[in-house]
Amino acid sequence: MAQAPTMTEQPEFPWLQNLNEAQSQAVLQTDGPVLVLAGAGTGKTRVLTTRLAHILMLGKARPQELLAVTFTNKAAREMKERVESMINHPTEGWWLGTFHALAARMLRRHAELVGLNSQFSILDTDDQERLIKQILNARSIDTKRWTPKTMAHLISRWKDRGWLPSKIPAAQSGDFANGQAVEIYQEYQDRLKVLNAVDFGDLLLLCLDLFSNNADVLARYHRQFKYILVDEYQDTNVAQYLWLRLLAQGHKNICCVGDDDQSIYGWRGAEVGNILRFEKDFPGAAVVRLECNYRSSGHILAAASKVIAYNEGRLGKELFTNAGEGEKVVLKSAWDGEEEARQIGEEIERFQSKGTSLADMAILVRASFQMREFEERFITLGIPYRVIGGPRFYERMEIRDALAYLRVVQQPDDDLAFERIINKPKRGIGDATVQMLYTAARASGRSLYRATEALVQSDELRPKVRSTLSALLNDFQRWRDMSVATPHPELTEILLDESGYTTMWREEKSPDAQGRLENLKELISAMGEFENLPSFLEHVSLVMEAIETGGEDRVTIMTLHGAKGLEFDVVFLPGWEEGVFPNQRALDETGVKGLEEERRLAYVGITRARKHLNISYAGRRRIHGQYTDSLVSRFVEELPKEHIDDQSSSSKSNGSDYGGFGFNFTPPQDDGPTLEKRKWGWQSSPGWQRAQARRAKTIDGKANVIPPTSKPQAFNAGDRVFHQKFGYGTVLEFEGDKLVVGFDHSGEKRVMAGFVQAAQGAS
DNA sequence: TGTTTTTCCAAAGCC
DNA sequence: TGGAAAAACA
Repeated sequence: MAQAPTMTEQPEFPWLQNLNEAQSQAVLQTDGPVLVLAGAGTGKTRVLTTRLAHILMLGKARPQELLAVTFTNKAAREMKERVESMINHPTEGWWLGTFHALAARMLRRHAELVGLNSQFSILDTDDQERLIKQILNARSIDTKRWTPKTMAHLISRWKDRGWLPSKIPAAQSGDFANGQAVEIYQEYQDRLKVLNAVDFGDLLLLCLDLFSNNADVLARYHRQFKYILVDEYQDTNVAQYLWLRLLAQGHKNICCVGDDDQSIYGWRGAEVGNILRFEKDFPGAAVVRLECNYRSSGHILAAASKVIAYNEGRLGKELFTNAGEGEKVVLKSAWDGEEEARQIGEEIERFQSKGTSLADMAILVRASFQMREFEERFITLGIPYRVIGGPRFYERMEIRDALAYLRVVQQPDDDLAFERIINKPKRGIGDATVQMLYTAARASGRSLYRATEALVQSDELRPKVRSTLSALLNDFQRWRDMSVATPHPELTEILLDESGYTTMWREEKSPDAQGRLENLKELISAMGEFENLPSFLEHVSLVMEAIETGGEDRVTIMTLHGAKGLEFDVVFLPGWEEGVFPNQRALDETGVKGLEEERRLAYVGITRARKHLNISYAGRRRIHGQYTDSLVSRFVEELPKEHIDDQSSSSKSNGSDYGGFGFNFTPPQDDGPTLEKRKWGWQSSPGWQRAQARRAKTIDGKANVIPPTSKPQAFNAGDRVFHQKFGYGTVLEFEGDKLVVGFDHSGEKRVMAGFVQAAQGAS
């Protein structure tokens, strides 16, 4: 990274010599509340680490008196490494981590004060939804109309705001299941207590509860934390804010670093208001602005600044660079999503041949469905790529199963884990039995595991089921006894073997079974790095990251959200179309607020690029299997023309207006699949296309386009026809616009002629 | 209880 | 389109 031209003279603090004036100020202002507004690429991380090192070097605090909060575990790890290399000494004992990790640490220490056992499990969203689903079912709520997902989301948002069930304002109670939401929330919390489990939101919420009911505990942390440092402050939610405010009441030395223009997590409860209100919340706060950008060239920065200027209610910050103008931002258009992928693929090859390594290039999309198009193209071209944000290692089925076994060993009351594996591998315990166990558990107020223990003692179960369950419980007890003395990786191996879990996959002949077994091996080897089982499980709950695979030279494909904090020489931003970006749902749900967040996302995307930025849009795109015509994104209009190299088709023709229907697409001129595509384009009815797609596939397994019938067709008895719902059949009778068809698989039906197509090439 | 077919639905993703 | 969950079926 290039260095600032103006450096502060600080001979007594040599570690400041690489900082510019604003950066130094952010480091030197150690005491009292400080807000550091750090624009994109202004050396924020450097400031953070130097500040921590500075405090340690001056002996203002010992490591254990520091509380440093980061947004991700990765950021925490990097910060630790950088501080250690700066002070040239390993650091132990400081409180560094994400909000959740730190809160979990506190909660385990004082678990009994909030009605938990310190071994509590941390449930992920999947467990959460399953638990909620059980509650909804028990209340006979239609889970189609009122989905567990919606309810889980509602609860999360309440927790983000720091609301326990008793604290929810009547106006906010929502209309979920006709006003039962708060009751469901309460029941959910009660169930969690029985399971000795918490969800992510609880980690913060229960900490707040702990502090407000136990002044002595809070006072202890007040004494302990002399300096508090918070990164990505613009993405904190209310609960996190309250947590910080409580802890900062001690020494009042809190430094928050963030950028209101990069707040992109409003949809999961983040409050931009926290950063906007900082000076009011912490009276006497010093505000430092970092505005010198060391990352992007002039044109790119100008584009970013112009776009973000359309937002209102900003703290205001003007980035500048001394790096020169560089290249203009390239704007391109494509006939459809496929062509866009083709163009970008070619562009990447061009950059590569000019010497840019693939690892320095990235494609940043708004939503993950946009990724497939690029993957397919890159496979064809043979360009190595990596997708970031796919299914994570710890979210894979086999890993979750293995972890569920461990959770039951560790914590028998964890019903969700027990239910997950009770019939995995198949033991002959079906839905009916599980339901019965649940009924018994609920009736006796016990956990599933304990209820099962009681039931196998009785003779209410069928003998076969009874002996199976009894054997399973014995196994668990044996593994539990073993766990005291056996190293946990070994225990896991034994457990997976003896339970028949590995055998199950070994005998499974599906192509991915082998991979699953390998993942299990990987899991066991990963466990070795942890001291004991509880610390490993904690790691898994809080650090759901995939294991890094090599540093090969690959293009990165990721979402804009995932790209925050990263930078690349060459960045592609495809899909700048209304509805895709800005995302329609964001607009529908939160209106202007949503639009502004989308715009911040555009700002984040643009500022990821160092040297070259390529923005593009397509005239039509397949979304969920259906072609949809699209309009150019309004963000394209907001780009400053003087900084743009406009190579889009709308600029080549008459008008220079991007807006409205000012599209002027020309279908690609090359032959081959294009012809087919154009035909697709002429048929606008999605239903028709859907039917055709299904039909073509059924015929010979690949896209096989059949010209549309222009008018209602006449049929004769004996004709082969296709119906979207009933499939293939033979016409038996034909009268007016009604047909009687003998369908191959659905039997004889009376259908409208308009709903069937003549089957092509059929016998 | 286990397997196949049908239906439904689709953001972003931190911990 | 494609994956997951529910429903229908064996």
